Amino acid sequence: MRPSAAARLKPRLLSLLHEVPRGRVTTYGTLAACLGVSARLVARVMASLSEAEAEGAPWHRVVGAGGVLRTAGGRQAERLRREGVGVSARDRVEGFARLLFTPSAEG
DNA sequence: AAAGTGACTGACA
DNA sequence: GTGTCAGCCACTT
Repeated sequence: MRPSAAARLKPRLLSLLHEVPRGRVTTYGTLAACLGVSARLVARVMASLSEAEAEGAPWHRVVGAGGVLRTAGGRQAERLRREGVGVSARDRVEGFARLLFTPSAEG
């Protein structure tokens, strides 16, 4: 059977995610543009990651447009700060423009 | 089938 | 800076 678009996108997204170096961040829209899908779909895939997948991928380096953390729980800010990325109390990545990383389209 | 919802984004007031 | 709207796509009820 044909897997859903999200399931099809998952491995590709995870692969792209590994291109984001430690201490840098990227956005849903940026990844979406590289993959040729909508940012919404990228978000859906991220939200559907299993525990194991989340452990093996730097999902915390993906933030919303403008450097705003859109994740629930606040675990992302903790992980980012641990690798040197400053996050304000308002869930904003400090120096976002400077830290933004744009992976090259795979293929 | 229809409506509601969400780890999104860009534009506008 | 905040609030609202429209476009987006898959999943759930």
